[in-house]
Amino acid sequence: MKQQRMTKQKQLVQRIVQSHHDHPTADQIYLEVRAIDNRISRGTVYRNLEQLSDAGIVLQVKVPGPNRFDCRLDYHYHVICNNCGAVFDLPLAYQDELDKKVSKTTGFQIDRHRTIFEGLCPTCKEKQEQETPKD
Amino acid sequence: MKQQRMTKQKQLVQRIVQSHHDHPTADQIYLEVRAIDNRISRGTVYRNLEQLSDAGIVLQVKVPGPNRFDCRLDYHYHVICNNCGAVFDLPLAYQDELDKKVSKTTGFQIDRHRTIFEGLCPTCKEKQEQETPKD
DNA sequence: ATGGGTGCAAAGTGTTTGCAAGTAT
DNA sequence: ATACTTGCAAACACTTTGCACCCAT
Repeated sequence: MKQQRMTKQKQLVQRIVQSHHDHPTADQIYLEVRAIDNRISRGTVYRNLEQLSDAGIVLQVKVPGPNRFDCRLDYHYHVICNNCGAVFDLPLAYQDELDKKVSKTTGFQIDRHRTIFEGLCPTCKEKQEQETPKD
Repeated sequence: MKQQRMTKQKQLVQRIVQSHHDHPTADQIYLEVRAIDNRISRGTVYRNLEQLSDAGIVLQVKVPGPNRFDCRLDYHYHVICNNCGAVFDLPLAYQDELDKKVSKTTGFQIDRHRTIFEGLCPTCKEKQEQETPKD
């Protein structure tokens, strides 16, 4: 792997990602970074996010729509609201044994698995119930 | 929901999707459909795939990269090869009880979850071992 | 000084959409 | 006849990339 240098852009991107406990998209990070230094480009933010995730400093959460970034490093599961797009961490243990099982039954080398729950968050659920009270 | 009509384009798209037991992307389906009737447009294929999945006739598999389509209707899990992109079904039971658990602990209304295993398929694993024999 | 990093804009990938003409109902 | 569908091309959302200059090492 290529030797990496620390730049103020990279520092800033890292600081912003790590300040989040939700799961921002690259573009949200870009906007926040941009609010601090308005000369940083989208390309730089994408490149730095990629480096950070290659380096294992942040993880990517692959959900429908744009990818999101997460500063939690342990494998864990997520839930996404189909209505507002909010993503939350779940307090469920990562099921290590599934990786072994799949590896054994398929012959794949399994690195990990990702589990995404889909549904409606409490807020959107309530809103929807109000719109169609007894339907 | 809007009243739907059966057209020969829709029929053809459905036939092609259902002839697959792998997990073709929209574009692969487009190419096959196109081989049979070269006047069908990409837009039509995308629109029909969307209709079919709204109607519950096919399911979408959301993996990194382009979405894929699957004519199996029961919820099940997938494994994707990080190298060649191949996607396979897994013989693992869908964990219903997880949906209930997450619903209870988060207040979300959970519709389902998706689990994708990531790794290297036997073929790519072998190829990689040959390239770096003792490294 | 060297070569990785940056800003910019252009290009790339995958998907959606507006429109006028076509067609299933 | 009505209104859903089509083909086409343009637009869209997200991401990657080529290039000349910049700056951390």
